[in-house]
Order: sequence, then C-alpha cells, then structure tokens
Amino acid sequence: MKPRHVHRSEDCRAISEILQRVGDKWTVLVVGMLSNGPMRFSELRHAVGGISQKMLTTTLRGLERDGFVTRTVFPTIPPRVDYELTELGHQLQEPVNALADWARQNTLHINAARSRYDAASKQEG
Amino acid sequence: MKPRHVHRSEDCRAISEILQRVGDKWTVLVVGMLSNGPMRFSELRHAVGGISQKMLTTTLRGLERDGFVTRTVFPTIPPRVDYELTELGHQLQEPVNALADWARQNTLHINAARSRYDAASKQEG
DNA sequence: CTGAATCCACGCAGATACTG
DNA sequence: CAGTATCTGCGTGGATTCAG
Repeated sequence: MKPRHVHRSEDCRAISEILQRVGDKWTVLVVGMLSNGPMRFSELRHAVGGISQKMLTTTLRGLERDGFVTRTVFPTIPPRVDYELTELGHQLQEPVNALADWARQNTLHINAARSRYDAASKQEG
Repeated sequence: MKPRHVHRSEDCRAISEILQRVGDKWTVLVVGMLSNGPMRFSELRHAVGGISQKMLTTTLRGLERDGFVTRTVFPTIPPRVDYELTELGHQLQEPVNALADWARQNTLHINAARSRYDAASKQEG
C-alpha cells in the first residue's frame, strides 16, 4: 500500500482549521438548506429543525463574517431578513458533499467497527 | 445560478455527524501524520507538536474505535505501541484532502471577508 | 418577525501527578 | 515508554426573557 499523499505540518493545520470551522453543530445544516436558494430567518429555523434561535443567529453571523452568506434586511413591519449563499458558499458545498458521500458510503463500516470495539472493551473492562 | 445539488434533511445530518467527528482539534492532524506509515506513540506526539499526551491518547482511542487506525502493542520493556491507518482510515483522507485543497485556495478570500465584516462592525459600534 | 442579553449545564481540552 | 487519574478552566450550545 503506497501513500496517497504527502503531508506537511502547515497544510494539516489549515485542514484542521477549516474542518473545525464547518464542523460545529449547525453550520453544514444551515448551508445545506440555503443551497436551494435564499430563505428568511423563520423559514430557515423551521427547515433545519431543532435549532434554537440563538444558535441560528450565531451560525448565520459566522457564515456572514466569512463571506459564505449574505444578509438582506427588508425594513418592513414586521421585519423580514433573507439569507442567501454567496458564490463562495456554494463552492464550499462541493468538497463538503464529497465528504458527505464518503460518510454515507461508510456509515455501516464505522458503526460496525464501533460495535466491535465496544464489545471488546466491555469484555476486558 | 442553478443549484448544484439537492439536499435532504437526513443527508445533511449525516454530513454534520462526520464533520463533527473529524472536526475536533487533533484528529486530522494525527491522521495526516499516520498517512505516511505506522508510527509509535511518542513519535506521533513529537510529530504533531503541541498535543498533550492525554489528548493524543483520547484521539487515538476514538480513531481506533471507529476503525480508522489499528493499535499494536509490543510487550517489551520499555513498552512500544504502534499506530497505523487502516484502509478505511486511508480512504477517509481522500475527501478530507479535497476539503483541504479548497481551504488552501480560499483562505485569502475568507480572511478578506472577515476583515471587511469586522471593519464594518466596528464602524457601526 | 428577528433578533439581543442573560443565565446555566455540559463536554472538550490542558496541566499535573502517578503507574506498569 | 505509554499510558491512567484527577482537577480545573473555558467554549459551545440550550432555555428563557426582553426589545425594536
């Protein structure tokens, strides 16, 4: 088995950084929802499901700060705010989807490995 | 701009799960180091750099549990333990590297967006 | 409707000391 | 050398309340 890649320390740090960025609890879910087009706050909240208003706000602010989404305020009463993926946000989805495909294909393997490990641990423990 | 993908809720949950799995502080760094071949504990600790012995142990246990690495104990004195990526562990690197490439190519964009956002925020107060 | 502000529980992660 | 055990600080995320 030959190595697929050469890895340098700095590169791995960069990987770790971006993975931690998108690896929080809600980011990819929100981005996934927005990938089909702009949505307003409450609509997004309902679509994601299970997310608190605070975390949705926090997540959206972070995405906006990094240039992944745009925030558009309509000064009506009641107020309305639309969120939309930027081009950068859309591009992010490509590698994320690759990881998603891999995850789907290997969920069974991983779960099996976990069961084996846990069973072995219990036996020893 | 047409949608690149169709996203369903269940899929996004799976993505979120795997991203959180590899999105912790040390996992990708350890996996990156191991991608060039098996390494022993202390060697790995030094190669990663900055990781505590506790976190390295924890990270390796998690990777072993999920079937990404194997742990081999040599009952010598002093003891020696080798860690090696499994085939599953190697396969994981492919989509992770895709994300890494994307990260490298877009770090400047992201940092620029952040600077803009922070400057605008400060201005508003 | 879309937030901001506050309080709080929990788990991650580091530091330190000890063991086989 | 390769861990385990314990204590502790801190960030994340949830619930609740208040505001424009």
